[in-house]
Formats: sequence, C-alpha cells, structure tokens
Amino acid sequence: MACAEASNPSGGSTKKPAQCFALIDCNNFYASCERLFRPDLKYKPVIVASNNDGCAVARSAEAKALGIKMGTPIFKIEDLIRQHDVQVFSSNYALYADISNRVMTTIEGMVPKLEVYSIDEAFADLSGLSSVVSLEAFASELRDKIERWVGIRTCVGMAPTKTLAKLANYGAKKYAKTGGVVDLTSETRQRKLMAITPVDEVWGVGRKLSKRLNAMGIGTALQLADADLKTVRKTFSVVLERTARELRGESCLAMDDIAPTKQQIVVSRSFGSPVETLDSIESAVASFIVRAAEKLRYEGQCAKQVTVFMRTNPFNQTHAQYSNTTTSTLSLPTQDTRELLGVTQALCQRLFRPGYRYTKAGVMLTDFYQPGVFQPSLFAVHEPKPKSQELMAVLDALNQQQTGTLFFASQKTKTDWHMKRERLSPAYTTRWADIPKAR
DNA sequence: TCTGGGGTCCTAGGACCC
DNA sequence: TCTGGGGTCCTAGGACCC
Repeated sequence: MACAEASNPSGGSTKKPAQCFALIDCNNFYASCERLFRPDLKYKPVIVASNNDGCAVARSAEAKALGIKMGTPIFKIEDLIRQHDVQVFSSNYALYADISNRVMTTIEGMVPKLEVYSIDEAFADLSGLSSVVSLEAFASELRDKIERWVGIRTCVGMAPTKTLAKLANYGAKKYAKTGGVVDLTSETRQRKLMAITPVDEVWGVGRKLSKRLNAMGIGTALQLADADLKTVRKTFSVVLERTARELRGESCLAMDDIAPTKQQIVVSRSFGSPVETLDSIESAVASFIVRAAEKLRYEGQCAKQVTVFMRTNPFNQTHAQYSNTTTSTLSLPTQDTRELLGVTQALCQRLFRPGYRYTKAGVMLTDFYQPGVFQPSLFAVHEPKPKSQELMAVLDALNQQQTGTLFFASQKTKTDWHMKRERLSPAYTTRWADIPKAR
C-alpha cells in the first residue's frame, strides 16, 4: 500500500488514484462456522435456525439446492429435513462472533482501511492499488489467506462505488467460473453484469421498491442505472437516487471505518412458549433490560428514553391479538441497571393486559448522552444512586468473566419464557470444556 | 403446536412559533 | 369572523440492511 502512495505523490501528477472499494463476504457464514468443527458435514446440507429454532437463517450450498429459502419456518420443512438428512443447528452467536473476528483480523492485516459492515462482510478501500498490482490477483490472495488461516470461504467484489462492489460480489457468488472474485473496474463489465441482474438484487432495493420499479418497466440493475435521476427522486426518494448514481459509477457512499456511535439499543426475544402472566413477562423484560444496560455501558452512553413492548403471536388468528408499546422519558439519562429495572417494571404493569397469550416482548433504549454531559433543568431534583458507576463496573467485570455470575432478583423468578435452542452446537472456541479434541 | 433479532435512514404530518 | 407563509422540531411509520 505504501508503494501505491509513493508512486503517485500528491502535488505531482494531477491524476487521482482510481477509487476502488472491495466487498469481502463470507459464504453461507453461519452454516460454514458450524461445519468448521464438523468436517463430517462437509458435503451435507446444513441449516442454521434463528432464535427459538424458528426460521432458517443460513443454508449451506446443498441446503440451498434443496430449495430451502432464507427465512423459511423450520416446522414447514420438517419432511424435507428428514428426507435429506439435513443438519439443523440452533444459532450459536458466540461462535459466529468469534470466527468473524478472526476473519476481520486477517483482512485487516492486508488492507489499509477496513469497514466491518456486518458479522460476515466488510468493505475495504483499495484505491490506488490497481496501479501497483492486479486487483484480481490481490483479491485471490486475500481469499486464500482467509481460507487457510480461518477455514472460511469468501467472495470478493471490487468496483469504484460501494453499490457496484456489492453487485460485483453478487456476481462472484452467483457465477462459479469467476473463481469467487469479480473486478468491476471497467464500465463495460459493469454494464454487462447489470444487464443480467434483476433490480431486486441491487443493494438498497428491497421487495416493495422492486415491485414498484418493475411496474414502471425497470426490471434490471442496468435499467435503474439508466433511469432519469429526477424521476427516480420524485417518484421514490433521495435514497434510491443515490443508489442509481452509485450504479453509474458515481461514488456517494464513503468508507465508514470508524464505527459510529449507536442511536438505539434493542433487546427482544420471542418466548419458547406463550406466557400469560404479568409475572413471567416482567421477569423476561427484566432480563432484557439488564442485557440492554450492559450494551449501553459498553457503548459508554447514558439513555434518557426507555421503551417496552409486548405482543401476542400475529400468525395465530385463533387467539385474540394484542400488541402495544409504551415509552418513559427519564428526567436524567442513566446507565444504571437498577434505575432502568424500576422503569421497565412500571412500564410492564402499564402495558400488560390479562387474557392474552404473549409470544414476544422487548425493550429499547434511545436518546443517548455521554455521561455527565446532560444539562438538567434548573429545578430538577437529582439524586443519583450512590456509587452507581463503581457498582456497575464490578457487575460488568464479573459477568464478562462468566456470563450470569451476578444477576438481579427480578430476572429469574420465572423462566417459562426462555427460548428454545434444542440443536445448539458446543461453544468450540469460547468455552474450555467445549474445545474439540483431536486425538 | 412450531414463523428471528438488531439496526439505520427518510418522509409525512402535526404542533408550535413568528 | 375573516385571513398567510414559512420555519423548526418532534414523532410515527415505512423502507431498507444483514
């Protein structure tokens, strides 16, 4: 990378180094993680279920070939699973997060700037690199290294904008003969791929938008790129206009290599089985707010707004439905779990209606401030809990060593809401007892 | 019987002010 | 009782992402 800079000194040539983004994306990430420690499953169909063993959220190539779609409820494909001996795993986020870190660290060692976009993908800034080495050769080396060091396969797409890099990655995944690497630097290649790519595969175009676009005669990515920008903006929004510009090669989305501070923290779960008592819901919500407060302190923030929501199962039409949400604004932002617990408990009581079968609840923290920054109103009575910061720090430190070491009384009175995880794999990489043995 | 969870951004509309 | 325009701020809801 240093060479690239040196060969193009600022102030010398007026030619700017070619802007280039790479998108590196892990193949079938969760399924691949499960397979990493089960080589016997190498060519078998594998799926990973969402929380509560609800939906299929990751599928191996073999599972995709069976026609299992992203988000399909597991109970709807039980026959298929039996028939083809599909291996089903409950989601094991501790494992995936750990493997993800290894992948990201490996990439970081090879590129000047990295933006971790999600658990299984990252953008890298490769601007100027093409004047030094072949982009394709570089990307292949990157893939090889990740596979050798971590054991995870990836695909790499490269292009002058993020949206085109996403598209290049889509091409690398979809067409095997690319060898998992697509360089979309040339406009001719961009247009060639866009012409055969349905518009709903474009980053930023979802179900609703693609339907409306199709109705207007825009069916491919290329047609969106060539659409009149003013019309796009007027008919849709500035967001889609930006997408169209990016498809034309005009970079509108920059690298975001410093993680922005969070605006909200949500913790919610579907229950393992429906619950009907206020007691159970309170205990579930208590656990959620304890976790949310942990995240809040990890972010180094204080929250001023607390929201609680609860609902019945919207898919079940035979029982009465209820769904509601309520918010409380504190006089002072806080990160103290005890204070937040008091608020959510009151909100639960306000929200709860007897006679319903609740299947999900959650909490949300919003309106964040840095500790000590908030200006209280002149007459506000401020009585912070004594030693709050110290106590919370001790709590977090202990729980970090071993989850659940310390907990609040309100958390554990009832456990009937706990989620189902019947097919959980061991914590291969994060728990000593679960480390695989190689004899 | 059994249908995930955690985020961001934008827009429209209402309240309020001058 | 009639009657204007423009600005800001906030919230709810919708769309998207993985």
